[in-house]
Amino acid sequence: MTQTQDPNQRTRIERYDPASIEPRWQARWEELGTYRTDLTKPRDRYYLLTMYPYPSGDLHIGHWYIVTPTDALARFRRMHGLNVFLPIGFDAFGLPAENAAIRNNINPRDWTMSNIENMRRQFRTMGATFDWDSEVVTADPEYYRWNQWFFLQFLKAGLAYRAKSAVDWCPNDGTLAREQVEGTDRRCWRCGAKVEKRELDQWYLRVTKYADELLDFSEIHFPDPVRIMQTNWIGRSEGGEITFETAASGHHAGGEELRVFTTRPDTLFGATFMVLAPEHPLVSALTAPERRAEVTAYVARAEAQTEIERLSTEREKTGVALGADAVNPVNGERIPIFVADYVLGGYGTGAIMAVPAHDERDFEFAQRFSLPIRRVVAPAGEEDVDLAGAAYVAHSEHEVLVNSGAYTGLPADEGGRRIVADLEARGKGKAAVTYRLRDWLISRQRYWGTPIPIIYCDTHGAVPVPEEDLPVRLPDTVDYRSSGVNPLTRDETFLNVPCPIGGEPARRETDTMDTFVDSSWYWYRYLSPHHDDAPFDGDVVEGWTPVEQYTGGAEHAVMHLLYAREWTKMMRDIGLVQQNEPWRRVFNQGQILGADGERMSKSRGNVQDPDDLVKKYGADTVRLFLMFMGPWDQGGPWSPTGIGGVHRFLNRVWALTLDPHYREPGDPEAGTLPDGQDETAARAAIRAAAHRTLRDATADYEAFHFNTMVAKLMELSNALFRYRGSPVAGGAEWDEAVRLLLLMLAPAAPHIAEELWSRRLTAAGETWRSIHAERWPEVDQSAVAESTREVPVQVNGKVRDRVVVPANADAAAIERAVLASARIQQVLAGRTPERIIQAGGGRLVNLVVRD
RNA sequence: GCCGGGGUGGCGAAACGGCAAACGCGAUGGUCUCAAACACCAUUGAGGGCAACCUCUUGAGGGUUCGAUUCCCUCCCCCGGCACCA
Repeated sequence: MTQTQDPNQRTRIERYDPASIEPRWQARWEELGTYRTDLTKPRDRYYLLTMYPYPSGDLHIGHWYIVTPTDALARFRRMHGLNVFLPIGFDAFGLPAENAAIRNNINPRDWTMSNIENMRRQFRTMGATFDWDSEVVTADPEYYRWNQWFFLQFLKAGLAYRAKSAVDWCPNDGTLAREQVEGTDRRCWRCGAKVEKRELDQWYLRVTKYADELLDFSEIHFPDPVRIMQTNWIGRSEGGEITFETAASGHHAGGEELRVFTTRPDTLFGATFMVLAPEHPLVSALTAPERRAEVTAYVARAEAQTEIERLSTEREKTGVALGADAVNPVNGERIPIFVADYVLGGYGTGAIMAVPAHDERDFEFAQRFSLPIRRVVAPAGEEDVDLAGAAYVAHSEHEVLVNSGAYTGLPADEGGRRIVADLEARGKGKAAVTYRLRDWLISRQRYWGTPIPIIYCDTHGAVPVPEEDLPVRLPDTVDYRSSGVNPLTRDETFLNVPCPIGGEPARRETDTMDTFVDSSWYWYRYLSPHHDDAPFDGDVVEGWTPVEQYTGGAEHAVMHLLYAREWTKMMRDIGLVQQNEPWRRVFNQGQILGADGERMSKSRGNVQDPDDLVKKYGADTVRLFLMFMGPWDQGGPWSPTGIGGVHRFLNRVWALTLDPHYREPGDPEAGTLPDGQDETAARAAIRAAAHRTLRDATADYEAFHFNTMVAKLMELSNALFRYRGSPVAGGAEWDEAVRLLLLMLAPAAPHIAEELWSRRLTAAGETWRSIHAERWPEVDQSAVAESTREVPVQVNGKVRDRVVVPANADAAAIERAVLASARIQQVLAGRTPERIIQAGGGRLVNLVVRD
């Protein structure tokens, strides 16, 4: 097989050889420092941020998919005269390094750093305009010391606290992540042991404080789905908190308060039982002796379930009666108390009043356990209609209360408000709001993360490490002993320290921080990565942030994008920044999946390496292909099918630029003008095509529609190809079209554009100037304008003809032209149109006729 | 299960409620070549017709509309997220 075929061997020019062009320009750009941003000058700033990668080892095609269109945007903005800052770094802490370390007995830091070294090298082959002077590596003590510093400030400000929380625990490997728990019987991925729950003291950030503020998106532009997902994640519910009391029984004195949260206080008279979460603190006290065995077993089973399983509405409801009753505060009725796993301990008060007539879950439960179902809300006028075997949950304006004592007959909403107000007067209830959002648990029982700067002293309790002692460094030597248990818990030199207050022997916190902490502020650090008396230089940060545009994978739509917003608000509240939001605009691309349609990962073995493609076609082709494949926000399974077409396009641009006069021997019409076109018309057609392409491609760049942008450049090159070798090829209009084509191509395929640009300059005897420093061209509206246009004509919605009218024809003129069409008269067959609809100002005409 | 996104030719896809399938791949035929590759030109949703043209077609089924890939309802399938993967 011959490898050195020349696609242009018949032409008189040298062939397009990306392998020789790309490294040369990459070296040149670096040498000139083109992409180092002067951060002292925030004028015309454009901070473009892309999500930094986890250093898993190799850059795969997914990294290219995230980065290269972002780089095209950076170059596009620079061509608009903006001072663009495009930094990059590495999200260097996390589980995979520990897994590699345990498996292969290597140091997580060595593993991570050598991966970073490799990825830096691979990044350079993209031709991306990263400012490497600003690089940040989160595993560097220079970075993570500020995580510790932030934590101490948040602690001082009352934004951090310690509380108990359950983790999935393996007796051999310690705390497990969700992905490390396998199978429906929940076993440890490493050793197969049965996973249990264990309650640990852990650190939280009080982000629920910001729940309402986080629902305000007025200063941040998210794609609609992200805004909706975050809103649902925060999950604000308004309703009432109602206090029930336990009734006295043989085993229980009664009088304990059971507080419930409900969004439907209007249905209080329909409460026919109560349900406690298995985690509820009163479960044990309320359980009757004869029920204890069953309740204990049920609570244990519930612990083994994931929250996702417990919340499934499809699963059959389970639960156990405690053998105790509660008293409904509104009517004194005694109702039985159950424990059931569909009620969660962490939401609301961990207890609900169950109203089976008006809640589907309660309805199912009531049916299962043959509990009474009492309807208390009905559409006005249908008070007597029977419940047809289902819960009536619809909520509309025109409902009234029924079976609700003194409140019967009131509109439901008003009745609910009155019930709450009356209960409040008796100290038995109040209006309340709850959120699905929980405080941020940042403790991780792992080695490879930021150590939490706390020292535990028997005398003084949890003592913050003094700021001047930061960073608390991770020890460099680490002994995993083939186990997932955090090795810091066995590292005596790390553990043993004197108490900062009294000097007594004390022990360090061994938990480290969630890596979402690292990723919650890294773009501020990029602006002054070596600043060493604060996390960042405040002046530079105020000059350059909020980030203008953030790009990254849609899989981060909620967690990362929400944690970072929370972090920014916490920083603001301790006086570090002025801004409310970290970024102005966010765009989420879709995810590139492996060829098997699954998420790319080393363990699945479906990771796609771009290096071979880059070697074969060049970085420009790979970049352009990734943009051309489909809409950027969509992603999808990876397939290199079709990359040859993009490469062919670049070859055609090459040929158009360097050899306009060549006549293709394979084209019978080569060198001629299209039928019916004279030279003047041909020149006008070339200009029109070029400027229309400029108009449309510019809009596509702005909207991140890179796939159609590339398609439009292809169309322009196809149009020019038609004129190649003809009398108008190489003329002024041709030359302008090629110039525009190269400028439009420059952000996406920077090397070939630079190469062809420099050759044009040389040919014209001008001094070299980078195409990437050129200004984005202006559309010449006069070139784009058309004198006539074609109007599709439908009869009953089916296109039957097209008529050509002057571009400025009015509605009456269009109608005359339409009715004058012989074809249309034939289709009408003597019938008179009942209606004539001109859509979009005469862009299309539809004649409606009756048969 | 819940929240969000998607489903259009053989394939990747395009289409402010207004000409479905732009652009590209693949395929077929051709030009060039001793030949092949490369390159170039043409055709290419399905069905019918000698043709002009006609009929059908955007996951399935309903609805709104003069007109629906686009809006609404029900359902099916795929992808992302669900708080210790990042």
